[in-house]
Amino acid sequence: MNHRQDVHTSEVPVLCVACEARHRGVCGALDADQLMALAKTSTKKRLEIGAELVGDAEIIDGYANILFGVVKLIKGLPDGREQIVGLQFAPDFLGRPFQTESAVSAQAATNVVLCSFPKRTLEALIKQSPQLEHSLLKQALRELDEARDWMLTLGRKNALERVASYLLLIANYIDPALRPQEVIAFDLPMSRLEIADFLGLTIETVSRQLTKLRVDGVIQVRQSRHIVVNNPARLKTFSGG
Amino acid sequence: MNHRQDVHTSEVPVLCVACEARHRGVCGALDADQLMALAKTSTKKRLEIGAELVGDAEIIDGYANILFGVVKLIKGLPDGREQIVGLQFAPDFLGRPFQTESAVSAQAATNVVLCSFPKRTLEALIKQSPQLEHSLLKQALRELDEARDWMLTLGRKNALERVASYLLLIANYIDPALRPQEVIAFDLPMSRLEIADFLGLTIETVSRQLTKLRVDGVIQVRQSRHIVVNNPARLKTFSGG
DNA sequence: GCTAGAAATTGATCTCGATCAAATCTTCGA
DNA sequence: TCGAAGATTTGATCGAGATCAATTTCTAGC
Repeated sequence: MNHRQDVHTSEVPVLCVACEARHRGVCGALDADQLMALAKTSTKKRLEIGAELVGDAEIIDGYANILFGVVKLIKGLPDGREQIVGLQFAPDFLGRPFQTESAVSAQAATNVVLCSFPKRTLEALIKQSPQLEHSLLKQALRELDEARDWMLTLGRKNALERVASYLLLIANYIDPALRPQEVIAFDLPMSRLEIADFLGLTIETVSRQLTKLRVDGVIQVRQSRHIVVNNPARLKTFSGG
Repeated sequence: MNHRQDVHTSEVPVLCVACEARHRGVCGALDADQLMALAKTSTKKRLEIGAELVGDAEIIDGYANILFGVVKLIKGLPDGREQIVGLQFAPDFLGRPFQTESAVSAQAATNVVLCSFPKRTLEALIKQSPQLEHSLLKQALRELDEARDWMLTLGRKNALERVASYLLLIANYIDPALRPQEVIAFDLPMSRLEIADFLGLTIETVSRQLTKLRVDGVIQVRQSRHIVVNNPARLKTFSGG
């Protein structure tokens, strides 16, 4: 596996799941195209790294690029209630630069391949490369837009609209160029519990809304996880805008 | 009024409410201390600029620093439902660098003093100053943390917890060094409708929860807007964490 | 394929917050 | 100070989604 030597720095060696070895520094940096190519050629594409990807401590002390899979960002209340506050897909950058009081933990939603590197590596790289800081700013602003879109969903949409919004979100991730009248089929990257935690609902309510959409002929559901959206434009009319 | 000449650039003149004149380029840049000093000495501190501060078009084409007051960021659905997705206080930077599809509009929640400047000015400044991009990244990450905190509130907290969380948010803005046992009094910067739109509730529910907190002796309410928190630590027990 | 355990669906009921309605309080101009 | 309009509170009722419970479906290991 080929690495960009120019961005490697001498730091603590970290397990890089992309190249199947411990190595020093950044592997692939933030070049989206190259990361996707890495993911496509990786023999570890289906690597199982378990449900717990990184905990609070690690996400503060280290960073990673997601090469393959879906990572969920979670916030919880002391009594156990949980809310998924973000989904990150390849080739997103994972981690929170600079200090923060806000505790967010990250978990793999699917099998995930990632390239990890220590905190100081990134911070050293930022100093030599304004371009890197610009990339981080652009991703942060995109995530901020996404978070605010989802705040509207959580604060003002009803259960059916939330589930429809979720299906559209995933469909648009699977096919960013999705057209309104095009049929699209995909496997949901999350369980009903995860979907409920993302939508601020219970699993029963999520299930009932999916049934409603299925009975109305907007979607087909096979084996729980497999979804066919017959008409994205029609689904959008259920999403509340 | 004194301006930092070094950051001025020759651009379209824009009305700057801080210095009460149209001028070219940036007034005060992003230096937080200087902006606060400006706000404190401004003769226009109580300037009434009406409810509508900047609309979608303007927020995409221009930027501003908030010198005084509270600005709310709003997202709406086609049928009129609204959600406040962020509050910005002095000396926050207002505006969304680079393009975005996400439509957020900004409105003044209180009287506001701000210093505005055109889009190209900022983008030109970024090119000459990595420090500026770093400031923007830090603010974007802070706003992202705040947005995710609020997603947990919107998705998983009940009405009483939401109202308690809101009061704590405002109290901590009024006094960032607030201690758990310290009595704090302040005027709410928002109407009941605005609070409801921030919390994903109705005005009636907000009112009932405030009454509940008042009857329980956690807060005092005078003339609707004036709040006394008798014991922030006790209020926190109502906020769900 | 068979089976056990987990995940998802479906049903019955309850509850919190929305909705509709009316009564107060507050503000502000005349 | 008075009065009107708007803001807020309070009351009564309703309904969407939560909760509790029982099946059914799916998955993985044998």
